[in-house]
Amino acid sequence: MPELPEVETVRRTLAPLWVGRMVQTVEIKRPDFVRLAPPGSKLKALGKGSTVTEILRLGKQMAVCFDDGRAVHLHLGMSGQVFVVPAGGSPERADHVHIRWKLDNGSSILFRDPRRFGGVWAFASIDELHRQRWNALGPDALAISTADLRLGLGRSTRAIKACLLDQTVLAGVGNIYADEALFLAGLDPHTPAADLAPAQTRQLASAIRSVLRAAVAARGSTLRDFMDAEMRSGSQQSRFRVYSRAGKPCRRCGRVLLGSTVSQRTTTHCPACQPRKRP
DNA sequence: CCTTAATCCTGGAAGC
DNA sequence: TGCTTCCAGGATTAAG
Repeated sequence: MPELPEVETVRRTLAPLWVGRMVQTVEIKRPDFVRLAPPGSKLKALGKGSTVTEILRLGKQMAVCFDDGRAVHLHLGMSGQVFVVPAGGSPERADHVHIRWKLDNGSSILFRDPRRFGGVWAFASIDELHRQRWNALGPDALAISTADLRLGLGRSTRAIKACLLDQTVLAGVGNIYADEALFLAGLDPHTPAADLAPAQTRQLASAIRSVLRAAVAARGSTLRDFMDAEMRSGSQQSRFRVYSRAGKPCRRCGRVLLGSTVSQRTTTHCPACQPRKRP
């Protein structure tokens, strides 16, 4: 479920609870949830005996960095949750917990993911993490510049929404915030990217930044199961202007919002506020 | 290049 | 109540 604002919310709530703490033990309940580490070395690769120095984020991806140089890449997929269980406490949900890090203060970090589209990748260094994963991603969407967006779109004829969902174009936008940003920019999601006028690309970059900033400020959106590292929900879902509102009136003009499909993803837009470009 | 469909999974909601 | 079907915040792969 998580897009950039939700992952950033997890990062911000997780960092104060994990950074500076030493991992005493790692419990791997589902070995196939961990990739790129020789089976015997997995516990050490996942941080056993090491102290967390920082937690990074690029787009929807997180990385936990350790004082021995290792980096563990976390991807939440559709249903992933990473949260803390305080010393002496017990998790609200213990099913589908695939990994548990026990820290030197008695607390635990749990990675829970019912659908298992997420996962954990262990790397020997941050360089290796970049080479194998993060270098393939576009610039972070939270600060996307007009120039970088224009570069990412190139002369592509794909629907603009398909481009926004493409993590190699820019990293962090998913189905919710793609619809929201296109509404704010006044663009039909089906518009071929190459048809955008320079001013429209500028408006779109600005819309992406402001939609994501607002969602981060609201601590993300909880549709069903998103929770931050302290098991609190986000609140941005109550402010959606188009996402999941097909058939309902536009909050700006009152027209009925249209549902469609782009890149096999449910899409909603306002035919009046987001007109198809004149041929 | 582009698009579509299928795939990996579980579980909640809607329909009958 | 119970059973079936569809749908979901993501991302990759193969096929056309």
